[in-house]
Amino acid sequence: MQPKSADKAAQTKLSKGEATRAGILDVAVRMAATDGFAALTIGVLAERTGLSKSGLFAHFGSKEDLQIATLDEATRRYNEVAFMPALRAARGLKRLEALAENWLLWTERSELKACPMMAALAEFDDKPVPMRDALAQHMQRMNGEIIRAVEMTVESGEFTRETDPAQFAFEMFGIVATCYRSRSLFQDPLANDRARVAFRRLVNSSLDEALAYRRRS
Amino acid sequence: MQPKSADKAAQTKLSKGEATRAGILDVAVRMAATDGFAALTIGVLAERTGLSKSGLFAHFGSKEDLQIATLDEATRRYNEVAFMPALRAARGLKRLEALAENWLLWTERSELKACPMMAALAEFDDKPVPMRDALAQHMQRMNGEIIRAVEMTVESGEFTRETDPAQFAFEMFGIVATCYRSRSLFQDPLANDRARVAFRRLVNSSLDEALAYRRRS
DNA sequence: GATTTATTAGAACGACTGTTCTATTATTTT
DNA sequence: AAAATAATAGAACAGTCGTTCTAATAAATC
Repeated sequence: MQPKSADKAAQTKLSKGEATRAGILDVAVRMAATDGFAALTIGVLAERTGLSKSGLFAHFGSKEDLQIATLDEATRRYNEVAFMPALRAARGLKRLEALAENWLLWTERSELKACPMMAALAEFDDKPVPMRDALAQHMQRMNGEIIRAVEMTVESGEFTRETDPAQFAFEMFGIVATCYRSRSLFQDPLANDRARVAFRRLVNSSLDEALAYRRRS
Repeated sequence: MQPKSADKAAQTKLSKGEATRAGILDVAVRMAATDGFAALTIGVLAERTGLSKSGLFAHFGSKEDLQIATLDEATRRYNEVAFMPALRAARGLKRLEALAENWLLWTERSELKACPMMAALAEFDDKPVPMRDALAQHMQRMNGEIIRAVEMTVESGEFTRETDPAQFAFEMFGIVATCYRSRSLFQDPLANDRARVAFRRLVNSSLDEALAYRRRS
């Protein structure tokens, strides 16, 4: 049937199994954000959802599938509350700025204490196999979307032709990631502003000079 | 009979206990870099060092002390092969550039597969208590050192007075961290170069204009 | 309303976790 | 050399991990 979304997706009646699965993933995403994917253990998760271990386990073939499903759900939410809304901004710099801002703020908009994807990045950087590939794939896709947004900003004439989109994406990712780390590790209330300053510097260095002149005034 | 490559600590004869402890920490640092601090389990560590679990355990009061000792050892090595050598460069921009470059390269110079501090950052961002504080302290110190290096670069006249050292450190950290992540997750061979480009952009935006003009030519 | 199917609970498993004992070796000090 | 101390091994502990069974219950289908 329609594999519809968990939250508001009461649009289609979801069977009991799908409903509890969605409930589990909701708890799992929150836990992954707060305590990391390593803390995503079957026992604790069963306890917090009020299910038995085996009852919960039956919804996922293995713990790894559970982790991957949690990561998928997290990226689904990111797309829903951050990426897709940014597409409503006009192509070019506006959209790029919207992508950055939404990226910075999507966790609080989703009522998450931290970013589960950043947590996943931290934990599966190096690790062995299956989850890491899923993660790398998600990240490649996100990176590709940023690159395309930068390319559009070049095509619109706002960025110079010398702009290197992949380099831009690299730096943009670094800014956002550092912001999240700084928030969680140091509880730095300035982190968001620092990230915005950094992003503006990054943008300015790619700006077409005529446009930059106009901005300066 | 000296415990061979327990680093430089062969200066003073170290007792048998100290020697094996150093050997354990050597394995532990390597493991933390490769597999993360979560993989730093007593059983596995005992196996890889050829000790019994209890024999190894006796060297540290608890697993947490072991983890903290491993983190301390990692930062000690960082200081030894990255930070202190950079201090030989002249104060100002030269030193700042040396700090960045050494930071990027210190793991391969230490024959580590990845950066244990970055791994720690990833895993203990949010986590509960004692290890996280030790980590935050180390990071605050490193950050402070970078800030001072930036301040010196302002005082030397190479950076403008408008330069915000804390902001600079924030961005510099982001660049290095992203480089390490990009290396381990994507095995991106361009990561180092991307980091250098980003760092140069960061430097350029703080450069005194007269100096920047001279550089451009 | 009866039957098939999907969903959950409960108990048990082997493996591993960190930790605490006691006992036995090495090493250092006298 | 003997005596005192430090370093290690071995066994056992309670706990948790992921996973696999077998049953019982709920829901969906006929």
